[in-house]
Amino acid sequence: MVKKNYHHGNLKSALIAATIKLIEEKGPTGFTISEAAKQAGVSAAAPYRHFKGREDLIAEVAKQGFSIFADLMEYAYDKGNGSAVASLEAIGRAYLAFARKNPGQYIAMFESGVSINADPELASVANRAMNVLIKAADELSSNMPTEIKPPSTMVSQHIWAMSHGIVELYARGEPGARSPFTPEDLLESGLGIYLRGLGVLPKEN
Amino acid sequence: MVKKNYHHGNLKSALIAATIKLIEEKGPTGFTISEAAKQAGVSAAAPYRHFKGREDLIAEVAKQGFSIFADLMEYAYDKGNGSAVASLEAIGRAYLAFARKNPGQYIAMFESGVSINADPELASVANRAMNVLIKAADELSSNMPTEIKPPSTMVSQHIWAMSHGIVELYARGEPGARSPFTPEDLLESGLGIYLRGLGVLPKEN
DNA sequence: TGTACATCAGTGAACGCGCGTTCACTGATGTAC
DNA sequence: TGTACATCAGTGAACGCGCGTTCACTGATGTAC
Repeated sequence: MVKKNYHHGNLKSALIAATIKLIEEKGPTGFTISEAAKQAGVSAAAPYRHFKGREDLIAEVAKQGFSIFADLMEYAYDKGNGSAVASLEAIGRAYLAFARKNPGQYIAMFESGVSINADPELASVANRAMNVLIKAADELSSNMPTEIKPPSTMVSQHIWAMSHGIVELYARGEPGARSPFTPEDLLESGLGIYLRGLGVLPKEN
Repeated sequence: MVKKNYHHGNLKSALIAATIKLIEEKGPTGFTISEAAKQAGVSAAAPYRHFKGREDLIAEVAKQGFSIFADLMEYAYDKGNGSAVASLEAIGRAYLAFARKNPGQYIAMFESGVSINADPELASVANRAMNVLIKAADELSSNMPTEIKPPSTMVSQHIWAMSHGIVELYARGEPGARSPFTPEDLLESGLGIYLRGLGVLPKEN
């Protein structure tokens, strides 16, 4: 609220914060740059000092989101303490927690149609997150009976898909209206069944 | 292309078709009613004879989409010929095929933020689709060792989530850029592992 | 410490544009007799 | 079969509005000396 200054001071982050909020409310194509400027308490022309246009703004939100996200994934991975299964479960929880706490970033990252490979910096930070999951899936292989060992990229994509699907279908929209189970329950149980199918979890569990 | 008529004849369906196309291109919040009208070859005021506004248009697309979708699901279910596992696999394939062939409807149904429960007709047709999956999951239970039998709504949500996640993450965007596996492969393998985890599929398969 | 100046980060006015929505209207169609 | 009329489904002009984007500008800040 230091409004009186001619120089905003940190307009760039203020614009990003406004964009996150607007994406949550109106979707990645439903807001205007002018709106973001207004929310940051600045003239409509000001954003152009920092961003080329809306695409650019969204890409920045996604980049920042992926960076936080990758940190969380790595942190969760470490919580597994050498157990790949424990790591995966922690990663799953972290995934849901991130999506719940940062819907704006999540949308920018996964639902905005932003081209991740267009910006090398963005691609790199997105890969950092993905690689945590691949690493965990890789380690799973060592526990796994070889006759049914699928490629670890495939395993990581199965898990990612289920997590993402749960976020989209059951962690959004009218609260509670959609499912008798919490997203957390759904992911934990689904992941458990899947891991059992891989043969890395015993039957009774 | 019967443009010269003062009366369009089937403006409503022409507008729906235009909307589907526009949603594919610009997302559910990225197009305007005027654009849809223009594509249908009609003045900007004409759509108001048939729809209240954009929300209404999208809801209609979703409704139509769910109807086709539910038919496909039921048809796929029947292909299982009494085997729940076979039904589920056919349903999975049908799911991906629908999402691929009808991206506009799919987006309207699952990604537009349209409130499914607001319109009873829409809610009913959406439930029809959902129920096919629940029925199949239910039948799975009979094959299942009771000590690890999860509720069938939960099973159906796991499967739905994985399918939806695969569509969103791997069946869209830059073609082929994202995964070495086809969406179909991913879903088939993922579903297989999951069903093995449920104990309804033998280990070697 | 003071001053002159370059640079930075905003302003605000202007432009052309397309949108949403309303409204009186009108051309086409269907139907009662 | 013909005609009169009601209804339907579009038109096009109008409105106020907010957007994106450019531009010359200006106030604040940082720094060399």
